Amino acid sequence: MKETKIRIAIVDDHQIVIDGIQALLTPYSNFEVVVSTTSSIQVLSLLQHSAVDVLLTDIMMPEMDGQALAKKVREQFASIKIIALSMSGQGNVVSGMINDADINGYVLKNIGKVELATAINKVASGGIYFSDEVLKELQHYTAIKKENTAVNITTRELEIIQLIAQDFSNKKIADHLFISERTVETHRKNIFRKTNTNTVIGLLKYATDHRLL
Amino acid sequence: MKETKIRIAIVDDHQIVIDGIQALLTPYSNFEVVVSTTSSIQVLSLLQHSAVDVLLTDIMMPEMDGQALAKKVREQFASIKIIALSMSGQGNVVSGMINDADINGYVLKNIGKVELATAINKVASGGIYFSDEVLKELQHYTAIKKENTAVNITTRELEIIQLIAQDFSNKKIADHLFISERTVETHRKNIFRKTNTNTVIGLLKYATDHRLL
DNA sequence: TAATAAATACCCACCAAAGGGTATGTTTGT
DNA sequence: ACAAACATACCCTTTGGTGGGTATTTATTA
Repeated sequence: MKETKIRIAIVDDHQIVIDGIQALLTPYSNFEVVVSTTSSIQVLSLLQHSAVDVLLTDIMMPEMDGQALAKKVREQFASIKIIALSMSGQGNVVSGMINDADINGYVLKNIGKVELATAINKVASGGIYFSDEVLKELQHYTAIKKENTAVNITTRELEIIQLIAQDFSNKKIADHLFISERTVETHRKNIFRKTNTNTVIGLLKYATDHRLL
Repeated sequence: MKETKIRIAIVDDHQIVIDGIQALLTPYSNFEVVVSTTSSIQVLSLLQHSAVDVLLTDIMMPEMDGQALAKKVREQFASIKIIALSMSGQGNVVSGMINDADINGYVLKNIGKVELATAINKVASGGIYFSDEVLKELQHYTAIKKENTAVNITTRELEIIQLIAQDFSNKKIADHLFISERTVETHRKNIFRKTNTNTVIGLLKYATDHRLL
């Protein structure tokens, strides 16, 4: 344990969760919660007035989501480590947080106090921490993404898939994209071939499974 | 305020939430949390050893969901008032909790301490408490249910809708239900007429909107 | 008992979509 | 300069679904 306390900021639109985290961290004398708020837009100004080592932030928040907040914090306060604290841990979200917002950790809210403390300590000392479930989901997601690039659906095809999903007929799609109905049929054929489906519903299932919608 | 304290039990699979609620309630001297656990199956035995006035329970829990738990508590401990404490407050869940499990209150986890205290006090004194968002969702849900009964989809038709949604062709549906393909076509026509749709995807949209799947 | 709703089943006509081709202009990377 | 990928567009055939009927049996309910 270090001598200096790790200064923590907490953002979560649910006051209950904030209080919960604080209660969880109370037994640990090397942690100090210096900022806590339910407003994701307010946190940026609060960080300007308090020195913070680690920011714990929720993902789904009304005013500004966790990813946007994390990016802004990254830009304005480069030294602050960020841990996402979410209910779900959906692959695309996790991926976005890591690749786009460059966070240092990601844990789920069903976390225990020991794991949370471990995560904070690890991140504060320059490391990273991702809980098992999050890593698992992330692997699943990247596997899907990999499969997507292998299948290689073109942008035009993706466009048409999305229109099919919106109940557009071939005629309507043709009109909407200013192309021939024949061309739409060709795209449709290629889509069915690539996705190994042969009905709209089958295609929709594929598209949702592969996060194409 | 009463002289005797209101004894509270908390069940939530997330320890953070339990700690959060406890932290929220600490300032109120007339509340006393006597039971708290992350295990929904364990709570029943815990209630046998402690006298409890109000049970705060989560809905989505791994071992036993909130509705099943509430029903069991209702049966075995008739005097305990139950407040559901959920993240979502989806119409069907709320409806089930009220009609099937006969709970006394339903609040969302973004509740503030004041509202939570109000809810507990009200329920403990024999009243009911449902937060605005929950009531709103419930109204929306009952409106949909009402519309459903007006449209009057028969059980057979519902069955066929669900098979259509699973990408069954008319032929497959016919085989699966041991009826003629002609009959399936008839049902399909009636379904399209009643739901005012004319494509599978349109039907699927209707079905999801009206909670038929 | 008469009326109504539900499930069953058939007829016919029509069309949108599936599945099989081939072909061409354009862009991209080598 | 050339291959590969992409988007474009047409041909043809076949199949499945849509939309319009009518009709019978069974169960429910007034």
